[in-house]
Amino acid sequence: VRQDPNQNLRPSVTVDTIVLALGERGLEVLLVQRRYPPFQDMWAIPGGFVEIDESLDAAARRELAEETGISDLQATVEQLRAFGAPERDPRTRVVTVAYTALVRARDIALRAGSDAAQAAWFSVDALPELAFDHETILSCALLRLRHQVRYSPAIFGLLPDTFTLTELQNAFEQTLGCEIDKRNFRRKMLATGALEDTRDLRAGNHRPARLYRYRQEAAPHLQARPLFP
Amino acid sequence: VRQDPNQNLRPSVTVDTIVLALGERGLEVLLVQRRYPPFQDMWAIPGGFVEIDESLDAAARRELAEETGISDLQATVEQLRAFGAPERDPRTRVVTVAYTALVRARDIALRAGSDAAQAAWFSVDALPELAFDHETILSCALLRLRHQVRYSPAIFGLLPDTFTLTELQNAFEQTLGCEIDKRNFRRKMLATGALEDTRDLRAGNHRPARLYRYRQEAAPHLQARPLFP
DNA sequence: TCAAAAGTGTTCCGCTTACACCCATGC
DNA sequence: GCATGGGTGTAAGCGGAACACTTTTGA
Repeated sequence: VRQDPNQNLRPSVTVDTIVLALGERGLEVLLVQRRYPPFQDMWAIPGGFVEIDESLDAAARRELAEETGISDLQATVEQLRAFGAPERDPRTRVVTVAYTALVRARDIALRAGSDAAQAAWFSVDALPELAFDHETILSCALLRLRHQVRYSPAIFGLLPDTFTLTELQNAFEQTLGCEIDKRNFRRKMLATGALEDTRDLRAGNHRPARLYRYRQEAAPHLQARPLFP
Repeated sequence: VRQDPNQNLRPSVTVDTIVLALGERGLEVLLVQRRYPPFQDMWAIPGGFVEIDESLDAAARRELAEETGISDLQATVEQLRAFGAPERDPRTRVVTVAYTALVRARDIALRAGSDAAQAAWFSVDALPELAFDHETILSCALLRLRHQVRYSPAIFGLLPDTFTLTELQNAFEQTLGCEIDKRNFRRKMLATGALEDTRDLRAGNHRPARLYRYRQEAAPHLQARPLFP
């Protein structure tokens, strides 16, 4: 850490947040449509500049709230990594710190921010062309999510407080993109001790299902071995 | 990505590189002693400012070479994550992007940079007090290394081009901090198909040992299941 | 010939996998 | 009463863990 270079030579620093949730079309990502050039009208990951006295985490949460209306209480926000190729923004040098936000319930009132015409959910399997290097960033986020889901309790960030075993299994299948045997899944999942039986039932059109809750204390046990190798 | 804030309100951006290698005292980290305040005379992770037209990766490799004399051909350089708490540098707002560099051979001529009085290797189990938030950054790097070593071919970044099975086992034991059964290790390791028998032997004071080389093509196979769950 | 490190097989157990039927409810 | 999703058990095989002795070399 030597001389501070000339003030004019500092890159701008932004945060971009990849917002992921489970929707009707499987794993979905929230994108905003750009109002102004460059990449006008194209879809992009929501984000914005970091204020001078604000931590990166705080900036990510603030921008998420401003651009989409999602509060950090509804989401699991985590840093992904920084992206800083010199030509990634055609206007000027911008280093961005990417975040992921896993959203528990998808029924959130989205609101468009000042520079985004609108926000919308897209299936990760049917993405539009994205602005800047946002496709790279999104790929990186999905890669990490698929890893985290297997080796950590990340999956619970995509589910509401209580959920049925079938919902949990669907969450795994949709994020990992594979099928899981129902009986093996239930036995293994319950054996981890990560689930608490709420003794409640989810009524529906058919036989009601037991509702479970994730036991936070179980986090260390889950990290020991991957759930689905 | 809205208005670019005033130029004066931009954070400085630095890269800091955690250089790790296997030495006589197990896993060791390269630190530099600070010449000037703040934290004068304390030890710190080597790093410096990112140039305006330089990618983050390039900055990390450049600083590594400048401050320690290690070329990126001798090391596996990878981004860790960004650290950006507003008060992490008492002088001004600095966002740093941390990198890890795994060094293959420890017999490298270290040279001190302009602002570092000297550079030296420290066992990760006997660290001095570190400047800034560098202890946090280092913990984060070690945590990730221990993870990567189990789920990726990262361990080979800490070994020379050819190595014996015992050296490979020691590398695992020293980074993971646990003992591994020799016979099980050899059987399992050879079964991965990740090693190529060079047909050479390492002569020593005792029975010579076969030398192996890591087969790059085997990377996907290694990622499927952790080597040491 | 001795010290030191290299190298080698087998057994047991637990976990994973594959697989098919009955149950409870709403309509 | 039927359609729909919820819920359950068992047998076979693979992979992981535990464990001790022989071999080769240099000094």
